[in-house]
Amino acid sequence: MALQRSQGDTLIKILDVAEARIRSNGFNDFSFRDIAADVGIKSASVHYHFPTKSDLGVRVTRRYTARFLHYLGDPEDKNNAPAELLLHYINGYKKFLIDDEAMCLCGMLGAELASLPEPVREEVKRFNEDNVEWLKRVYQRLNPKDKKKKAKTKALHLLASMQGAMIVARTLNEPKLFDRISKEFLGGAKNLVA
Amino acid sequence: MALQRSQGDTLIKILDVAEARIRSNGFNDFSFRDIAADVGIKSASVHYHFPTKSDLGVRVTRRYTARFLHYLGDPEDKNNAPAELLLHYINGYKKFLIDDEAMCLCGMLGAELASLPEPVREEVKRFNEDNVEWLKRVYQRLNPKDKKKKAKTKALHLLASMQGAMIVARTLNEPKLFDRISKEFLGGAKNLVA
DNA sequence: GTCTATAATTTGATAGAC
DNA sequence: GTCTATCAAATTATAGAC
Repeated sequence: MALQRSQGDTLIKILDVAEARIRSNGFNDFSFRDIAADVGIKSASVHYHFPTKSDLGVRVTRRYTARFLHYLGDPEDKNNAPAELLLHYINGYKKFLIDDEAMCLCGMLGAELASLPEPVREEVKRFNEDNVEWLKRVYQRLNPKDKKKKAKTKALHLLASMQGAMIVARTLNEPKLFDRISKEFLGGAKNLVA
Repeated sequence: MALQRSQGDTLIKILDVAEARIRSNGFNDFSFRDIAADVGIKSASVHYHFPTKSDLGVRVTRRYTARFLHYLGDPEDKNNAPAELLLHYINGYKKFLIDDEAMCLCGMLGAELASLPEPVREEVKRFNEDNVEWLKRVYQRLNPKDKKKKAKTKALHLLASMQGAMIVARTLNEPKLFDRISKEFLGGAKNLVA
């Protein structure tokens, strides 16, 4: 009763390999034939599941955002101190880079933004907005005296530092630099103190 | 004596439009025909000046790096306080984003790194190394008591913050966020104090 | 759902005339 | 140096058989 592939299996495999390809080489460097070869089917079958490349990009990005938000959890969870949640956030990116040996999908797509289909652009923007909102809430718990704008500014800075750190670490071919940069962020900034 | 085009003119125009296209849409989203159309020639003429796309990418990146290093100037110049030089550095990226309405060439190429021709990858790495070296010297002047590794870590963090801030600001479609993030970097970090 | 076959376009690159 | 002409390969996408 489980020796044959379940129905949604191919679709998920396509999402998996598309995500992997975008995260390593970007949106403009893979074709439906590449995806098909990775999955072990033909490109026409990929089009059956995702009519256009834009559709595929949208679905990959949505799934990625949902997964990351699920990983992050509730920013107001009383069982987790805000300082711990910031470490938790940074650790999410670290997992992206070290465990997956790939970039953050939405950092990659953010760089390519101008060349993306409009529907994909919207999803990338959404990821960033959701990240800023989550971090803003954590910073508001961490520094209740701060104004909302200050909390959002800190959120933007952390998000930017993560995206930039991944690019710089990979360009210099030293993944460990990501750790060094993120620790400098935590130590150098007054986030965890003031 | 100047009514007709000088000899190197076309080559420079090609570099200009290639740089603009890479900085807005990346390396994998333009063709030699695009470049030719921008300059007002045919694609075969572009190949005369740059045999391959890799050659063009290398030359664009080298010119960009040289220009940025020239803009930065001497990190040990006694006429400029180190704190001023950090502002000068940040202002360079601000010019990229606001004046040119484009990304940093090497931030863009850094994201695309895995899909680039190897010779272009090397030039992008070089840009990052040169930036880190320049910033490291400035930080050593700013905090002479710091160890070299600490100065390099701060350099990496500033470089990463700039690259990330450009991506985030553009993705959220608010160029002014770049300013907000860079000011948070300066204020939040103890760079200019300790 | 997956396949073969193919259309229509674009790509990086070259040969050779002017 | 720039052009026309062209190539071989790759691209997104569709039609229709199984």
